[in-house]
Amino acid sequence: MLKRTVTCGELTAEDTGKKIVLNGWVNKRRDLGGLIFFDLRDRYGLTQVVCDPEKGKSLMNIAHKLSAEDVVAVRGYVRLRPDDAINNDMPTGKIEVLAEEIEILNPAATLPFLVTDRETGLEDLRLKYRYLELRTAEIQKCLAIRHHAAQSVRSFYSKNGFFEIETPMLMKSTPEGARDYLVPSRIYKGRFYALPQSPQTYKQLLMIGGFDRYFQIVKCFRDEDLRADRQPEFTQIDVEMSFIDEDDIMENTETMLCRVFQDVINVELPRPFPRMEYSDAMRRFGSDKPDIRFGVEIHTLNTFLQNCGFRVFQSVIDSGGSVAAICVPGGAGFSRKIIDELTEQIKGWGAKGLAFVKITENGLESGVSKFLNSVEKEIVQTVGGKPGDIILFVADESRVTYPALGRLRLTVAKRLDLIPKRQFKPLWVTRFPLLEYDEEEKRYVAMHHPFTSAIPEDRAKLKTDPGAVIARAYDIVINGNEIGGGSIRNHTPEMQQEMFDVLGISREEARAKFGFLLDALTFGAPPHGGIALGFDRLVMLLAGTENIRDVIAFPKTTSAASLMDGSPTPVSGDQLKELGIKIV
RNA sequence: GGAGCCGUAGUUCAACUGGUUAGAGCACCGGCCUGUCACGCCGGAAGUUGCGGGUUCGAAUCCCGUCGGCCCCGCCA
Repeated sequence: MLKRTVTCGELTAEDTGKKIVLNGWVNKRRDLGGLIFFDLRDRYGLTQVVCDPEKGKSLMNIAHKLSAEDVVAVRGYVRLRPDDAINNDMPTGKIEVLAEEIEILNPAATLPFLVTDRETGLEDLRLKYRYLELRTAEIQKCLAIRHHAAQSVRSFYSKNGFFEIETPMLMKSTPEGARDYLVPSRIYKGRFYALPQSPQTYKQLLMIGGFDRYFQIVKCFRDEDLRADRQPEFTQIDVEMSFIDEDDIMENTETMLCRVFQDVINVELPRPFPRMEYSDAMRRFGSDKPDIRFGVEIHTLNTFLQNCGFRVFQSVIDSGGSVAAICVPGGAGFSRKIIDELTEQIKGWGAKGLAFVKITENGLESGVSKFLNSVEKEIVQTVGGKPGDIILFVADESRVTYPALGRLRLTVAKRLDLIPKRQFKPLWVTRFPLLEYDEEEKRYVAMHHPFTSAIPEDRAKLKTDPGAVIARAYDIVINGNEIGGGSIRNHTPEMQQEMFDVLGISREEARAKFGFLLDALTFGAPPHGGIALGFDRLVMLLAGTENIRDVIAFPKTTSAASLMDGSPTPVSGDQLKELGIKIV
């Protein structure tokens, strides 16, 4: 074959006259009867090739046959385009290659969708022919960003003394947390490995093993239901350090993220990242991952509405709940229909209803405004309202009111386009509760994971008031996306045992499931902690996409299937027999 | 586990209230065209209306079931 001497993205006017060979895919052919133009594409760009009848009949016969996505080699020379044919939309638009020989390396069948226009195929079709979608400019860009991000992360940690150490993919299944993907053992019939939900225990063991700065870009697996930003297998930037505290991890992670944003998209993140305690995040934003690119904060109004005479508010306050509100700039224009839609949505989030008042030049306006007469000024002032705004109230138990308003805040902000684009606002959320009560299981479960330590002053409360214990945990949030989270771990067997106790894990079970870790903690485990960042989500932010499948070369559907190869598939009876497995 | 939206030519969509031979753009095939770059013009081929059942004189359309995709809730330490 004719092997390329240059790529399709690099020729410029300075190369005029050079004899070259290009390899690539036919992006688009334009047959003018005499002259035939086509654009040749590879990962590096697009170059126009022109075929002139003066170069011979056989050349024109081949050029005539070309169609989209044929793989070809073109030998020819570079020449300037005529002035009136320069294409300023193309980086190579000043030149073209006059073909002298075209070799069709492999013709393409009729395509299920156009590689030049991703929208010509619905997503299931694009996933079936993923290798074609990989040729699209969008996916090429996303995977380039992913590559650069990975390299930036690696070089940052490596330069800072971190070792990249691989941990097993076949590990022990553990209780707590997500459902495991299981792998049957042939040698030990009836026993199973699990694929890691994260390398959590291994990285702690690496600390105990003396590798005091570790990182890894690593696949993790969780068998849970999926979302637009969740895949069954995903990638984490996993980090652990010894002899450190929260500030060290946060400082180090900030530096890393700044480096990556700088390297990959040339964006400077504002340092230091602001920090917010979990309780404030919930009260002000109704979320543990607030999007702080815009305001519309939640305001608690109990004190003003205690005696307002509106029964709905009154009874909620009397029973210990919260009445809170957001003030939506420009929301006074909301029609009855929009407000009804918002009400429906908020009911779906567990709230009983939505009250509203519009702020006009003449005061408050709506069905409930008459109850607010005496406190009108205070309320408007508290929520920061001005004429043209709408105040949306939710009254319910606090655990309903704030999250509902938090979601409402995001919904109306999207609707009114209040969220600044191409802006990055990182935020640390700190002082999470260590535990939350699981109503179904009737026990406390770890909010982060069972290896997270309590702040020292709360340690005694583990036995008396577990729900009030604050964890040494922190999440990094960017633009309302949880990008990562971590904690300072329990590094003594006593601390870890206390945690297992409060989780209701018996001594026997703790020994059976985590005996190796408890043992390891007895042999001089250093104080340690770390963080894990969702690499796919980070790349989504860098690439500006809402869909995790855009940043993964071979993603699965929201039902965890691969449409390209059809996995998961049944396996043969022989395979099952060898594993000692029977399908029920 | 639950809710919503979607499934018609290779593909993206259309087809009124259930009614003639299921249409159009792009792609594909053929013809014409020497400066195109969304090339243009003329012509052609292309359909198990996801699948199964039901209602009806008649179903892409209505009903039931099922499969698949997307999105959301639960879930995801």
